[in-house]
This record gives sequence, C-alpha cells and structure tokens, in this order.
Amino acid sequence: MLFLLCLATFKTSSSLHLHCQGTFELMRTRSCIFSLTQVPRCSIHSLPKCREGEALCNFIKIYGNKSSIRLYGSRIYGPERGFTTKWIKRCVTKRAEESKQTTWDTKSRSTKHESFREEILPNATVNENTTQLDQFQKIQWPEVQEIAQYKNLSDLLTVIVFDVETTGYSRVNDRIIDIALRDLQGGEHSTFQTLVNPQCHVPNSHVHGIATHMVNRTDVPRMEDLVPILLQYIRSREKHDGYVLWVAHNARAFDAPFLMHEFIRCSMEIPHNWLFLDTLPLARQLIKSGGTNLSSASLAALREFYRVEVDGLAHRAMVDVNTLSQVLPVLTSDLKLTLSSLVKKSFSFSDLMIRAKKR
DNA sequence: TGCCAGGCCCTCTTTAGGGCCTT
Repeated sequence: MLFLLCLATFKTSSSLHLHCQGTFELMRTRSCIFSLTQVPRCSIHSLPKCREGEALCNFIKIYGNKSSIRLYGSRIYGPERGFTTKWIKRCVTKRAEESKQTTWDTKSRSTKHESFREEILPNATVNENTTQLDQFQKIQWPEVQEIAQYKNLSDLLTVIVFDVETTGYSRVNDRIIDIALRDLQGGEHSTFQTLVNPQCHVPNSHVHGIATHMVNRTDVPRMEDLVPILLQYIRSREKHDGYVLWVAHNARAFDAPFLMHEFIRCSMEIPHNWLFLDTLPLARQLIKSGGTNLSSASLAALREFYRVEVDGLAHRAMVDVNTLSQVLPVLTSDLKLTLSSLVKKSFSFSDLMIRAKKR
C-alpha cells in the first residue's frame, strides 16, 4: 500500500525508486535517493548483553515477534488518510459542537479514534514563530508522565530510532539533507531513508560525504515533498491509538529541533502522539554511574564500547541509525531502565516549542 | 552595525563560564 501511495505522490518524478535492499550501494551509485528498505529483523535480538526484564531489549523481542504476524500495511486507511490529505490531527474532541478546544483523552483509550479533524496551520516561516507557537500552545499535549503510567505500554509504543544529516549546526539557517529511521519492531519496511534537497549549498560535505550536486537535483525530494510521506510512513507503523517514541543521540539539542523547524517551514502540524528520547543523557548517566571504561558520551564512543559493527561510514544517517539501534537496548539494559522510565525521560514537541518561545 | 547553534552538565559556580555533543 505504501508503495502505491508513494508512487502516486511522486508520480511526476520518473527517477523515484523504491527497493527492498542494497540501500547503501544504491545511494552511492544512483541519483535516486528515496528508498523504503526491507531489512532483516532487528539484529538487536542477538546482542549478548540483552537481559531479561522490562528493559528495552526484552520489549523489542516481544514487540518484534508480534510484528512478524502483523504485516506492514495491514492497517486499512480510508481515503481521508491517504497522501492526498495533509496531516490530520489525531486527537480527541470530547464534544466538538460544544467546544472547539481539543484535548487528549488519556483516560478512556478504548473508546478513542472518534474524531479526526483536519487542521492545517497557515503558511508560516521560522520568522513567524510567534504565531506558530501560539497555535501550538492552544493544544493540550499529552503528558509524558501520564503516558508512562500505562500498564500496556508495549502495546501502545512504536520505537523509532532516527538520525539526520544537515548542512550545519544551525536549525534556523541550515537544512536537513539526509534522514533515516528504523522501527525497532522490525518486519517489512522497518527502515526509511532518503536524501533531501535543501535547495542550497552543502558546505560540510567533508563530514558526511554528501555534496551539493548529490542533493540539489530535481529528482531528490524537498522537505515539503517528504514530510507528507514521512507522516504516512510513521502512521503506518503506529499502534492503534498509540504513541511514537523517536530516539536519537543528542535529540533534545539537535535532531528534534531540526525536525521541528522543518515541519514549521512546511507549515505542517506535528503529530501529538510523538515523543522524543535523547540517548546522550543516558550515556552520560552510564559514565557517571562508574564501573565502565566508556571514554565519552558520543555515539562513536558508545559504538566502540559496545563493539557494534555496522557497514558504511559514520555520519551517514542510516549508518548512525543502525549503530544507535544496537546501542539502545544494551544501554538501557545497563542502566536498568524500563519502558516506563524511558517514556518519563522523553519530551514532546510542545516542550521544544515552549523553550523556543522563551528564547 | 551585523552576525551569531544550542542544550546540558560540571565547577575554579550560582546575575557564569567552559566543555561536550550533534552536522
């Protein structure tokens, strides 16, 4: 289904390719850069440090097994959820006729899915943050502390490890040029990776090997092309009435704010069931706890410490995603973190919005 | 005047400063 939807979306682009393997090679050798890659089920299962309990590795084991019988695309989307529509705010309106204010129904989850109301923010740029931030603050976002209390978290949570490569460090002046995700439940199409056309010069190709001529092409999707596809992809991976936990190294200061600014530029609303987890504080916590020879809290140090082997060069989005996907279960296991505690450490876009507005 | 990354943590701190982490 996703194949058809993507094909429909990019039907004017003859260079669009969807394929099931060989992403890395294809990325190097073809102009085509949009790929939905079928990969083997998470290799995390075989990591020797995975222990029993409520740690993430165990969650992935259970979660992944379920995904083997719940094939990708098994959810049926009506026309209103296809690519022709923009993001539909997935929140519950208690009585839309009585009040236009929307709230999250975090108590009676079994009765939800009632109303999907399309709300597209007006065109805006980052320079118009005040208007955007005001609109976001009118929404009551889910409280992570409340979500963390759910007893059936494993049935609600989709864990997505992601990474972005950019033209620099400034979320305002720089752009995403490479984005990769991996759904830790595994299964078909559990990864998503594409280059992104930033429509500007790439000054730091020495970092990630992505040169201007590789992305400033008509057959490379711009962010405004990509966001609707990304939303649809994530929606297809979600649990019923569930939440999506996005995980990245230094997510709070870098990846999540970058993603937020790209959504704002595209005038797209950020789904309310997205949460973000930063693994950098977890690595620092491990160092602080002592008893390890972890040299620093960087992703490279974690890869070396846990002896993670990945194909490809570091500082390419998919490679770093694969690294973090293997680091995450053992890191959380070492820290004896439960799913609930991970959710408690997460943050939402509203947190970023509030901080941005304070600045 | 114009330009500028930003969040977190630690300490020789606390109305601050510097290092780490991300590209």
